[in-house]
Amino acid sequence: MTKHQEEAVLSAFFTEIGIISQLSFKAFEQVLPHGLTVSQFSVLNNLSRLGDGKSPSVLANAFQVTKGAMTNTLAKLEASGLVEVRADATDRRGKQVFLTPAGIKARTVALKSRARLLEELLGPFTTTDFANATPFLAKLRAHLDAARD
Amino acid sequence: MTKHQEEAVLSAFFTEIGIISQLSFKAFEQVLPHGLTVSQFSVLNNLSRLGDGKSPSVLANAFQVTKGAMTNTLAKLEASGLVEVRADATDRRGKQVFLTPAGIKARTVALKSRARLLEELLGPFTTTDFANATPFLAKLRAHLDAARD
DNA sequence: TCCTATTAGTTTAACGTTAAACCACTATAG
DNA sequence: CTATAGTGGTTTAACGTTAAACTAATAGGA
Repeated sequence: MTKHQEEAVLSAFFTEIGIISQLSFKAFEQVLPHGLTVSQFSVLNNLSRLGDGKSPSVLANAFQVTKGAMTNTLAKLEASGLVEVRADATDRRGKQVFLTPAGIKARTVALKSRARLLEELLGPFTTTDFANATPFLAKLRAHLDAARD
Repeated sequence: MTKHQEEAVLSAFFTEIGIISQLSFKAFEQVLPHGLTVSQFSVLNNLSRLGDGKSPSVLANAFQVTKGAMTNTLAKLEASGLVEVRADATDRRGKQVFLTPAGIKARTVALKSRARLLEELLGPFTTTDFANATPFLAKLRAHLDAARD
């Protein structure tokens, strides 16, 4: 295989990745209830799965987003009553983010929408197809993550 | 496999896709010369590979971007002299976009940067790994594209 | 041929993001 | 103890994008 062909293979791979990412992201966004953003849902989901009480900067780190961006999405979540932001008692610079009952409910509803969407996206494929594809992607993701300066 | 497990498989797959897309996009952007944007490079590349003289709306369609966005990126490309936008002689509403020599050169340079980057992203994997992963992704992309309302 | 619908492209406001400056507070070294 | 460096969070301007309104020009049917 020539250098040029190898390059074409890699290029095609990343092109497909980019398009799939964009299409599935948009599809998810359209299905999300209450004008919830994907970022907002991600925060709700993280707090629910991994426990709330986290600080904004920890969340910003987890999602590889700037602190300013996190300030923004937390403000939106707080404005819609899905999250409560309290001052950190032990460090007066810090804050802690907690889920409200409404936030928990919104996440549950969003999760159902996502399940329906995923079923739809499944299309002519089987779960096994996706399961087979994932390990390589996970390894690649880990490599890219590590190679990031 | 339970419904819940199936959902987790799909969810994991799309999560990896999203992260890989984001990381590789950013890596590419950082490597692009002359403050070129990925969108701008994509236009240059398209015009070079598939022929120039296309209209803005054809380009907007090709990249699944609004006409307004294309107006913007073409304006940038024109301002940096990489592209020439001429009135369409046969349809006074339309325009046609042509590569300038500088545009061709910028694309060539960007292509070299991309080649270096791809080599770096290859990491511990082989070209075959990517070649094996691509067909499923291509089929999935086609499905998502078709299922898009 | 004219009227209406459609198409090409631009413009505007809004959005979510980044990068960088900034403030308040905490940690650390001397 | 104090000075300095570092950290948590907000704010601002800029960017690229979308959606929608708008202008100009063409196409198609009565």
